[in-house]
Amino acid sequence: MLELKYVRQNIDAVKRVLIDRNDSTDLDKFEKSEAKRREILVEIEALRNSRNVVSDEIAKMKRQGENADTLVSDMRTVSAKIKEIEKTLSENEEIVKNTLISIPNIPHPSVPVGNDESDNSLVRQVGNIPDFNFKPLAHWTLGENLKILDFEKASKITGARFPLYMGAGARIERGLINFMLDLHTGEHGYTEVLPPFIVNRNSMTNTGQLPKFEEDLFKLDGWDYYLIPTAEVPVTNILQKETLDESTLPVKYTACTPCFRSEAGSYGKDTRGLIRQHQFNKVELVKFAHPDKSYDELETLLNNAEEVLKRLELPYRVVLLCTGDLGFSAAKTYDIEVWMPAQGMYREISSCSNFESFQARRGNIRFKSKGKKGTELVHTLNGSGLAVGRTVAAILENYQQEDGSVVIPDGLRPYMGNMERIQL
RNA sequence: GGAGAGAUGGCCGAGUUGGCUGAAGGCGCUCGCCUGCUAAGCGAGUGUAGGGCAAAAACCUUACCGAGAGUUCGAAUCUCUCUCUCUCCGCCA
Repeated sequence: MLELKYVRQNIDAVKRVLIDRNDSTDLDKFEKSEAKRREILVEIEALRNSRNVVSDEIAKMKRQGENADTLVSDMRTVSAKIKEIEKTLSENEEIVKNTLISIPNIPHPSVPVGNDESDNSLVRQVGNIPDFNFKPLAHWTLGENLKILDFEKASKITGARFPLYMGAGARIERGLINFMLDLHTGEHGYTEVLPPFIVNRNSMTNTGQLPKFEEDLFKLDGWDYYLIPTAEVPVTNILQKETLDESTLPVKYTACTPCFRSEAGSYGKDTRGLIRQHQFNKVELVKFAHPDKSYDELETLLNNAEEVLKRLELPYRVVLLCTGDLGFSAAKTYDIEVWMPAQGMYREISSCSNFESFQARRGNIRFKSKGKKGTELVHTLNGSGLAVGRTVAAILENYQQEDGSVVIPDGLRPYMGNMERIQL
């Protein structure tokens, strides 16, 4: 959420942002209601003030045994008047609040203006695309042939878009999780956390999934609880309503959780394989940073995520998302895309964002500096480090051999009981 | 699921015959003084959000004692609803 005062004072800039982001939020109605709201506020505060002052007077008179009936009846009128105006006030407040919560974050100046992913800019390309002297198979074919992935059985258990890993498939998923968490905790300085996978409405609102993107979420029937679409939600909310000491910044958490997404509106997209599932595991990196340092922290967060791919020796590229492709809460986002040989294209495997104070304002996450009065909002950041299912898919496709077996990347072998190869 | 207790500032903790309590007292923190150093001591200050006000300071003002609604001239205090926490019993991985 942006600051109300900022939006009011920079209304044209905000309107431009909405255009850049293809967002149709109506700010004209907002402007009118905000003006009305302030007008009424002045009036109502004057009335409340006189009520407070006179009520004190009544108290004094009563204590001295004087008759205060006139004043009491005057105030009865004033209170009725207040109640009446309060209704108009809250109507306008409602409009202001609802609009404010629907306005996306302001993109950082370094973010290219653009319409969609074709306007994203390439930051770097790392690793060599493998050269196959045979036609590489899709990971779902490899996985089914090797009997380590079984989508048919998974659909019996639940339905479409759920994974079932068997044998070495389950093992590689688990090995990757441990590999990633060990890297981030042991070498990158993150603290491992294991949060709830179900969160309440407030937490979802703080990180920006609600109220606008309810249709992307799984909601528990009869509860105001949701399955998390990413660990970002519970982990960022660990510190909601807290005031940190500046010296503790940046706070760095990592967590592996399942992620649940309804994938509404993506019917027919990536129907096969591990790329787009209703449930998948993801190792997430979350930072709470000082505003002056948050863009440096974004770069190191990105590097921390890239390190996973480097150690697995998977080719990838980093792209900077343009305004039109940027997520609702983010001010700047890098996507890491891994090479998928069978599809002959790069696919997103991580998304690293700086949300600046957008989430912190909603969640009320602050810090206090020594010797400075008051508190400031922290900047929140997060990124995948990495999406585990997609990493499995990338390993299967990039490390496949002509005989249909898959070589385990060197860096992962210690986590696989030194297994060198998955074969029938 | 049954029975009970509770929720007050950064923290602890008073305040429930409604009014002078934005909130005693303590701790912590900040600044100053004092002291070879440390510890202690002394003095002052120390919530958040909004509006007046475009902006810095100052000033004025409103709201906030778990959330929401109500009673009242006036609510931390009374009434109702909800949420959460704790204790005991039952059930359970």
